[in-house]
This record gives sequence, structure tokens and C-alpha cells, in this order.
Amino acid sequence: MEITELPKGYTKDELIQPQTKLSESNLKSMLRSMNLKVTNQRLSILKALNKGPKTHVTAKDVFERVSAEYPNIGFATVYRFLKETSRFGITSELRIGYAPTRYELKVREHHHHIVCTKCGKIVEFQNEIIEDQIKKVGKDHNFSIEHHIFELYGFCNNPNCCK
Amino acid sequence: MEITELPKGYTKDELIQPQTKLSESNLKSMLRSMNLKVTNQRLSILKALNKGPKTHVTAKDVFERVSAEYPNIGFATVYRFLKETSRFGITSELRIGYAPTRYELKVREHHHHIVCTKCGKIVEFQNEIIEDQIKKVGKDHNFSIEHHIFELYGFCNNPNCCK
DNA sequence: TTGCATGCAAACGGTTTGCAAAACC
DNA sequence: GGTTTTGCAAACCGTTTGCATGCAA
Repeated sequence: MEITELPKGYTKDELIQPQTKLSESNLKSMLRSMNLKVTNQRLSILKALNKGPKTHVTAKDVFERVSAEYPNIGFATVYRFLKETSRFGITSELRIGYAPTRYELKVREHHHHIVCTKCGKIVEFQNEIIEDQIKKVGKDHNFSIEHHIFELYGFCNNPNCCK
Repeated sequence: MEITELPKGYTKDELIQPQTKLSESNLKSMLRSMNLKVTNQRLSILKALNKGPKTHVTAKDVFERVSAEYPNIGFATVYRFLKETSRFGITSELRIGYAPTRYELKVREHHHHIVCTKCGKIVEFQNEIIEDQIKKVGKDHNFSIEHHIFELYGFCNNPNCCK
């Protein structure tokens, strides 16, 4: 994700995903906490998820990154493990339009995305007012809200944006 | 969509999709405004979209409804035309989780959905505060927001909800 | 009568599954 | 050594496409 200009009222930290420092042993204990065996492939997938600058990655992205290290890796391994990480809440799944599912490590605060439909740029934001309203709507309709999807689409008014 | 109880502060009209009275000639002019030829299959698909009580329908749903009238209808016809309706803004596409795309006729106000992940019930809501925040977020990040996806997931606290 | 629309079947792309071999603990 | 996990290939499912035929205008 490339941040070219800061919107009013937002600090850089709110926009740029810090390159998280997850050590090998961090990753291993992640796996153990999921009751999964520690394998090189799984460690490599976790590293791929944690590797910047693109932090919202598809199974294909992961496959390509891991392939560099383990050329024999199969798609099945990637899909199976990504699904596990999501099940255990280690990653969250981003389902944007007709594009393939994207995964991101849940190492930060809850946030949402704005997607430029011209250049594909993804910017993140947080909004307390919206979160409060979500709680209210759930209560009003007598639902226990477990999670939500919230994605904005449009055009980034960036001179470098393609076409 | 089945409404079993009304949440506080909401009127019935906000929740139940009125069975819209779209006459044959309404549907025909819809097609002409899209610069598409009037065919029995297309009219039948529009009727299927307009038929309650389930107003969020998949291509398969439409196919089954239309098949009753035109047994030779093909999936391609359904998919092709549904895509056209979405392109022309006659319908909106609902992409919920891993399930197939659902279509609904845009005959009402802009709204969002709460989905019960246990029983599949879909309830609709509107929220001005959230809409205002969406505008604000777009402005703050210098995006021209064209549309958004917003879906809440959880459990309906309904005694009839399966399991 | 001419170009758009249809139905069929095959292709497509992302994802999942079955299974034997390999790796983990 | 027993149980996971892997890689491969095939299956899967929703959706799209190519093409010859059919139909609306």
C-alpha cells in the first residue's frame, strides 16, 4: 500500500501498517496456539502474510512468495492453512467485489478499507461513530452482531492514479 | 424475508419490502430504457426478481422461477441479463460471504443488511449517521466514493432461529 | 431482414477434496 | 510409530464465453 498524501486530521500511523516484527519463535508459538504442527511451509506462509508493502494478499500472492523458498508448495497447502488462520482469528478475510479473497494478518486495530476502483490502491481507516452505530443497529434489531463487512469504493483523487 | 418482530424505533415500512406493483408495461419500458429488446425471457426474469417473499435472489433462484414458465431457459441467459440489470442500476448485487451473488430490484431506498449466520434470515436497515460518516471519510481521504458494501453478520435472537 | 438474444456446451478461475507419500513430534 | 501435513491431481461450483440458431423490430 502506497500512501502518497495524508488526509486532513489523520496521522501517518493511522494509515501505514507498521512492518510488524514477528520473530521466528513468535510465529512458531502462533502455530502451537492453534494446535497445529510447526512446518516450514506454514512458517513461510506466515512470513509471506507479514511481508510488506502489500499486506492484503491473495492465496496466489502467498503461493508466489512461498514458492521462492519452497518451489514444491501446492495451492492446497496455502488454501488449507489460510483458512485455518482465519478460523483461529489470526488473519481476517477481505472479500472485495469479484476479486479473489485477500488475507491480512490481524496485528493491528480493527479497521476498514477504501478501494480505488481505477488503480486498486487500498487505504485504511477507522471510525468510532460507525462502530457505535453498528452496535446500536444490532441492538435495535435484536441481533448479536459477530462481525461486519464494510468497504468503500471510488476513485482516489491522486494525480498518479492510472488514467 | 420474514419479519417476526419489530425492533424498537422502526416502522414496519422500513423493514418489509412492499410487493411492488410493476405492470407488464412498466417492465417493458424498463427494458427499452436499457436499450434492450423486449423478450419473454427478460420479462420473466424481471418478474422473478419482483416476486416475493424472497427479494434477494441468486441466479439459481431466478433460473428456477423462470424455468417454470420457460423450461428451456439457460443459465447463460439469466446470468447475462442479471449482469445487464446491475450495470444499468436496475438491480444491486449483494455479495455475502462465500455464497453466490444475490440480486435485488432497486425499487426502494438505499439500505443495508443484517444476516443471521445461523438461519440465513436477512433484515434490512437504514442509518443516516453512517451515510454521513461515509461521506466524511471519503472527503478526509480525498476519495470520490462511488459505492460501498456494508453488511452485518450475527445471530438473530429469535426463538424460531434454527438451533 | 438484420442484428441482437437465446440455448447449449464447453471453458474458466478460484477454491476444495481424496489420497498416497513425506514430515513432524 | 502414529498422526498430521503435504503435494498432486481431479473435482467442484458459480460464472462466462463461443457459436449456431431463433426471434424482435
